[in-house]
Amino acid sequence: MQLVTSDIGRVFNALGDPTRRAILDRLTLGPASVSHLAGPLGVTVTAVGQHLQVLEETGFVRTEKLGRVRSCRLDPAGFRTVEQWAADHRALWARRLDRLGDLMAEEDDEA
Amino acid sequence: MQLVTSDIGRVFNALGDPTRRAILDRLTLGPASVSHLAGPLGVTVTAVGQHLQVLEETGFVRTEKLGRVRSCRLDPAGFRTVEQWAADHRALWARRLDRLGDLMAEEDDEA
DNA sequence: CCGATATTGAAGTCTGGACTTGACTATCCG
DNA sequence: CGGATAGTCAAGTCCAGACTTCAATATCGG
Repeated sequence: MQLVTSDIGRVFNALGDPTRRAILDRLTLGPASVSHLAGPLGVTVTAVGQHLQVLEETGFVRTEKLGRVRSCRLDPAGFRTVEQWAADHRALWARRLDRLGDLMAEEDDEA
Repeated sequence: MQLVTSDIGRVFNALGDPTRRAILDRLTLGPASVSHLAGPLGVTVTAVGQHLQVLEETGFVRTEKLGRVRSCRLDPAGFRTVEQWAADHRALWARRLDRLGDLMAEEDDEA
């Protein structure tokens, strides 16, 4: 289930959708079934199922089917991916940000 | 330019696009003009201009037009928004994640 | 077994967003 | 001035992806 760097886009896309964020928010209150998730969201259970698939693939949700009910809960993996990205980029961005003075003068390495 | 919580979706969407991430990556090497950004990306300057607009609105890039050249550089605001989101959610997710044992038994608060 | 209940699958619709083209404006410089 | 150079604007194309509906498929509880 290990996600590689190129999948970071998928992770951010997952978080970009409001319905998916709503699902995650709901899950912070505790596990829920597909239909329990669908109710308050005003979308069909089918739609929720589709969202759950991408949330699962990106490591935000883990689900388990018990009988006819699929129980969904948060998975820390996706969250960690985001924190990892932030950690990896913090230094990179910081190095740039304290050079705000000399903006120009570094354009000469271009074609 | 202060972004509110509901704009977090726009921020994640901005990072969800590979071309936009490539632009940001390039900018970690130093400021660049619109055409310098477009070249290696294999897209038109028009497309880059459009991406720059969303990156600017979401606080990832700051641009300044000098003469006929628009110079683009990283803006820390967007990055901070992401870190803020992570910080705000860490506790929320953590509370859930150490309860992995008793998954069920919290479903009874539903309708 | 029967009728709910819970979810899944396959299709199809529809809109947003990523890109393009082509025309236009503003600068630069010789 | 006049021809490059840099970017911007207005439209239009195109496709992914967020939803839906409708028809299965399990499971549960009598």
